[in-house]
Amino acid sequence: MSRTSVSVNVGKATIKDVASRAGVSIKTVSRVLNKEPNVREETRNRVNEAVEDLQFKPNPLARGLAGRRTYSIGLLYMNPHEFSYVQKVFEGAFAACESGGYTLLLRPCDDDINAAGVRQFIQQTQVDGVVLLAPVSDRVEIINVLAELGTPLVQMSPRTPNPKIAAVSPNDFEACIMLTEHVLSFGHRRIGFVSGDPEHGSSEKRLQGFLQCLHTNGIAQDEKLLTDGRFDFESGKRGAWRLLNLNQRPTAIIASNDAMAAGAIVAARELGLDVPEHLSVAGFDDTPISAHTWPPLTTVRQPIIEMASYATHGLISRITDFNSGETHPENH
Amino acid sequence: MSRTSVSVNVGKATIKDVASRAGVSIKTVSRVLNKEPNVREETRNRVNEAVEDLQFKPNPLARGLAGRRTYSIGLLYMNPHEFSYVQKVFEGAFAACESGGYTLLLRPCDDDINAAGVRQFIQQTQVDGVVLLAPVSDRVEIINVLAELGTPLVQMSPRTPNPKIAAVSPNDFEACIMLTEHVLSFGHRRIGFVSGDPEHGSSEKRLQGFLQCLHTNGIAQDEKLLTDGRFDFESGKRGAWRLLNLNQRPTAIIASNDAMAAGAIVAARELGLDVPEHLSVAGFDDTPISAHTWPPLTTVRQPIIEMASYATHGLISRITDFNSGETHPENH
DNA sequence: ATTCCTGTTGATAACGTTGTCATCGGGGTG
DNA sequence: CACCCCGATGACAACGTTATCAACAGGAAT
Repeated sequence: MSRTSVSVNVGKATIKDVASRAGVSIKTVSRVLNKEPNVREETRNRVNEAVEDLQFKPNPLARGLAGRRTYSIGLLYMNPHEFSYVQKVFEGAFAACESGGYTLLLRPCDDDINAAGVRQFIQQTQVDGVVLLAPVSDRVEIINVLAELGTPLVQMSPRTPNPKIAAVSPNDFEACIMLTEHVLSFGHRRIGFVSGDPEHGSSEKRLQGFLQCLHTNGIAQDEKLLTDGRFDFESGKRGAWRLLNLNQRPTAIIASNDAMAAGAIVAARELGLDVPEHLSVAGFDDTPISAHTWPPLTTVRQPIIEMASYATHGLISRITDFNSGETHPENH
Repeated sequence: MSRTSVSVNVGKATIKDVASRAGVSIKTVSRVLNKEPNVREETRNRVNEAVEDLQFKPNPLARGLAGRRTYSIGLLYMNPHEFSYVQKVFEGAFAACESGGYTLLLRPCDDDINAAGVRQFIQQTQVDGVVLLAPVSDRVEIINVLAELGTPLVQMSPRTPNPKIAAVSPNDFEACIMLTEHVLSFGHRRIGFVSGDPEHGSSEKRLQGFLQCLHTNGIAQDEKLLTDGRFDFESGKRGAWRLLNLNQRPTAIIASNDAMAAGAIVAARELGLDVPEHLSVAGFDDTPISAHTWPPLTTVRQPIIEMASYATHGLISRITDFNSGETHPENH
């Protein structure tokens, strides 16, 4: 054990090494690390120098054990029909975590999303908070477990926002109105609509936006032109198939997301219809798929990454504020 | 603080509670938890009962701190052109982790994959090991950092397997031979080939398989029929565009993955060629995209999920064996 | 009987942080 | 001058495990 070894043993330094190098107690180092108040400017500098010299990184495990927090947050999602939504959320959430010094843990909740599984995840990982993706964000059992465990959370696109729970939602209603307006502007009057997975709150809102837009434009609503999907390619194809087999078939189809729109295109092809000559297809840009179809889809861009980043940031600062505790004149 | 509260405070039990309930020392509980040998059968049962009764879950932070391991492993990947490859790997790796009681941490390495970033990740998260996805698995700097930190690792699809490093690779060479054989069986003799991202080792192997198969079947190799791509839709489209503008254009195109194959289909459409009447297109099933094109692609299924699961399992058991050290006659 | 294993078991010291509380020195205040 | 308050600091316990090593019991070998 040659302590005299010249090689620096990078990253192996502990808070004690920093303390003795800076000539202070470990507690003071801890204060500096956590940006606590009541440390003299000069002392703070000395500590920071020592930290720099030793390339000291606090051990997150020890931190978590002593401080009851892990600097990690969880992302709960359902095994999706369309993974790219999750991918985007992950991208945004990861960016937010990284900038906040947090670690992101992904937790797929297969169809068996039960309270027990989530409880175990929280207890095993000790995450400081969780981000709930739709449709997990609507599971009452899960919300309850989190409340019981006192785990801070934020919902993405919940069906019905709960004033007590932080949530971030896209404006599906407005977005779908815009998309519908766009389709109408090409002169279409018989428009089919394939709605999304009823588990997602977004599905209904998009449908409502569609109907509202028809109404505004004085177009009679035809129940036959509405059909269900589940946000995946296959269901979009089936839905479009149904619509295209109507006596009076639509001249345009709006699908609640791009995967289904891609399915609609294939359905049209199978029925010998040309797109866009015989049928226009539009979707929502949850996915990169819109660029991969022929012809390219008309889509409304959804700022998923930004939303996820925003939500995660909010969650982290809530956790931080809560732990530091006091009178922050800031809001939120 | 009514300790007399009847509610069990589920999950808050510590190893001490278990110990006193079972009438043994905490060390013995620890032994049982870690399946260490030399505990009498009856004692073991008693402890297990207590664990069950108290719904005891060991605190991973304390475990990690005391035992120098975190029961978590990292997944290093590059921000991909085609995310579904990563998704599948994640799925397999997660399954393996879960069954082994491990937590999986994802770490995107954007184009700035530098040694420093990886070092920080390892030090911050203290993962017990890492899985390297192609093309990260070929970055020497990263391998070196991991070696220096003593972090066990496993490579997915490395370009050149290093006998000292565990790796899992698909048989790209064989698979591409099969795919080419299949295309040949339809009578095609002029086949274009769009190769993949040169960063991935798989790209070259697939190309070699293609050439080998042509050779075996006595078909002259034509350099003009070979072009480059980068595994994404756009590059596939551009590559196909080049091939289809040849004086003697191919009657079939094999793309090194499905995203590029999808691009090839679109290119053909843009040039007024019908698929599959004027052109056959085949790809590799890295992605679900093959089902989303029209017509559906001919693809070779790549067992990515299984490979990832296998690789991760191997990594975990290597870590476990290393830590327990000795002669375990048991497997698993 | 004595000695030496060997399988079980427990006391207690780590692990590297944060939390609690005590201490020390001024600078107002009465 | 005596008092109190407050900013700055440190000693030490606590967090919940695993690691180390000693102790003990009983059987085999001498």
